[in-house]
Amino acid sequence: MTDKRDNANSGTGPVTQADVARFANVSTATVSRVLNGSSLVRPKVRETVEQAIAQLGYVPNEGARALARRRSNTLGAIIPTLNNAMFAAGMNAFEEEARQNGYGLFISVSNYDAAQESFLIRQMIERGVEGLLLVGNTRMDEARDLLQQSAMRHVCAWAYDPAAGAPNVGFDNAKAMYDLVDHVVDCGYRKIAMLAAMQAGNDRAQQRVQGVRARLAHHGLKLHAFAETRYSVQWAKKAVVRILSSGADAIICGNDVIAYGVLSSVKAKALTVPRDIAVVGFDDLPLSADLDPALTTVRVPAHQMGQRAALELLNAIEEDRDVRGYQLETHLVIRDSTMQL
Amino acid sequence: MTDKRDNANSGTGPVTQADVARFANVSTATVSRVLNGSSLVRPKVRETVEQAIAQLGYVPNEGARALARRRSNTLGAIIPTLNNAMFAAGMNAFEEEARQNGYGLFISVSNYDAAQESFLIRQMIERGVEGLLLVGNTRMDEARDLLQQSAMRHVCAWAYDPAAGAPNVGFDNAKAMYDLVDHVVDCGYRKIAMLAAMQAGNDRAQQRVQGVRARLAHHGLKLHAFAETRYSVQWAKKAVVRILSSGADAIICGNDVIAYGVLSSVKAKALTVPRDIAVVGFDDLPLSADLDPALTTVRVPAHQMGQRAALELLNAIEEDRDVRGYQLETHLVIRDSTMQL
DNA sequence: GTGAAAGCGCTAACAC
DNA sequence: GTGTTAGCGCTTTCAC
Repeated sequence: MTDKRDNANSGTGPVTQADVARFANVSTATVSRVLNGSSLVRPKVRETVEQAIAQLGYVPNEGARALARRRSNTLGAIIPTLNNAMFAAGMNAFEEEARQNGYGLFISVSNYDAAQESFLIRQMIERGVEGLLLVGNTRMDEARDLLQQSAMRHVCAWAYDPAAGAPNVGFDNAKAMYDLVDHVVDCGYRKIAMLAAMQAGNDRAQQRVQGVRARLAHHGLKLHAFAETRYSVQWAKKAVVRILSSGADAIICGNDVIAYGVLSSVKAKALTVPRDIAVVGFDDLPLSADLDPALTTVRVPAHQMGQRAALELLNAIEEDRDVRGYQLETHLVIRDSTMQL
Repeated sequence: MTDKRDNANSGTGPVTQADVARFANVSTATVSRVLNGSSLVRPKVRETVEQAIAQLGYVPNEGARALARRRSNTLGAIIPTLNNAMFAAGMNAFEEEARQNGYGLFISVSNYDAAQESFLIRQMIERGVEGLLLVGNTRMDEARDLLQQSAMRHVCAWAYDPAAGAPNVGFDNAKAMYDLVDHVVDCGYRKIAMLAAMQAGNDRAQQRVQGVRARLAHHGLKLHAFAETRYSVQWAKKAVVRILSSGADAIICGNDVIAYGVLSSVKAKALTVPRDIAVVGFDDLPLSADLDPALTTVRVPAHQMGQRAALELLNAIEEDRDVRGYQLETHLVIRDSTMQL
């Protein structure tokens, strides 16, 4: 590396475009042009400027650029938490897709708190993000107003509800459960219970419960037992106790993590899965295939969802139009925690 | 909600401070003052302005504010991936701490690619983040130069090496392994092997290997077998085969996910843990306590690390000084995958 | 207390 | 092709 803080810019603070212009003996407009790859710059001049930039170690100020262009080249994302492999995986893909298209990512977690989400939406607007990823379709009116008044382009991921009125990029949580219920019923289980994730303010959890109930009804059945639990193996272990004593012969879990807890409790009770009781999850975390027994579950395309969400946002921005939704498919993965009775 | 797009701001684009000023019949300076809670504004005037703001549905432009104040109120983070529960948990805590202090978070993933990390560091500087979280101490000279020339405040998390020359917020990966090795040796295992995470460009993985080797030497032992594997249960299952056929009686894994794969392969070989062979992990993922057998591992304070990293950055910014490091402690968690022989 | 004016670092017309 | 001139929307002296 060469030494920084050469001549020019004798003052304090970072090197600016003006410093470069002075040093290269051109106008700031020209510097700006080479920076933005304008073709109307003589090669000779371009080179001079580039040298000046290297010499001075100039780093453009993207904030100022954003202000002048009125484009931030930034996407935002507000998710409930990063402590959930599905959201984390989705965000990883979202960020990669955004970056590959020259966009940065501003991220916030709402802790499943609608008021907090509204607050964060406002901040995202203040920060000038050009597109926003939100999770689910349940939110405060205030949030909707904010989104609408600012004409903020956004996608609501992890759900797909044509009636939602917001562009969804995700899958139909209720419908995904149909496949699972059909499978369990086909296997011959009849005393089917469910241990769901907390439904309050979480439309994905609600939809899954509703999907199970609806499909069960379609088969002329109803939930043998029902309970909710927080998102953790430990909580699930406790929460399933009551269901177990109800004599259920199958337990549909709101997600894989809950299923892990259920599996653990079931084993502790000396019941064998899937002979005595079936256990199914939702998400298909990487680990689920390696459990003993391997978990029958629903594969959720988290990576694809994050990527798609970014793409929909980016295309809408690019083409200066409204965001379109995109429906993703889930896929039933039959493994060893269910069996043909 | 009241109707937006009232009178004033007849033009296009969002409502600006100037619109509010015009509407409230004051200067933009005054609007700015009420926005920033300046005490030198008459209550009466303040109220008028606040009403105008509400009326017009004005949302401040944080970008412009940042330009004028030369403070972005934004922190940045560049991590290898979000597809790792430890990083995700750390980022969750980092974001929360940042937000609680009025800072937003700009995030990027480098995919364990040093060149990519350098590129991203540059972007973070361009975006004007006031502090940056990086992972580990291994990076390109180019990255160091960038950091130094821009005088970017930063912390290198997930490691603690007093000799690193960069402010670390984390723990000593090598030393953490000492405890684990001591425990395994104390138990009576002697043919100790290691299945590490990929070391290339990953100083945390390297340190763990080195820690194991050093402590083994201290006990007059050496690695019975050694292999590396990618971060996934599946890869670990395959990678451990060779180690298993070496006749090792204990396997130290680079992290918990690897241990999961090892546990799975060991069982498939009809060996019983911990009687025939011990298996230990590193991280203490939430699931590790619920495995069968429950995994002996090292608890890594990911949440605390993220929070601390944010705090150190924030304090340094606040007090306008260099970032200080902070050493966190790991904790050996003895469970059922090791036993006194 | 409040307003006028001068920027923050950049881009985008518009001249030349 | 290149320079000049206005801003982008905000904060911040500095007068009054």
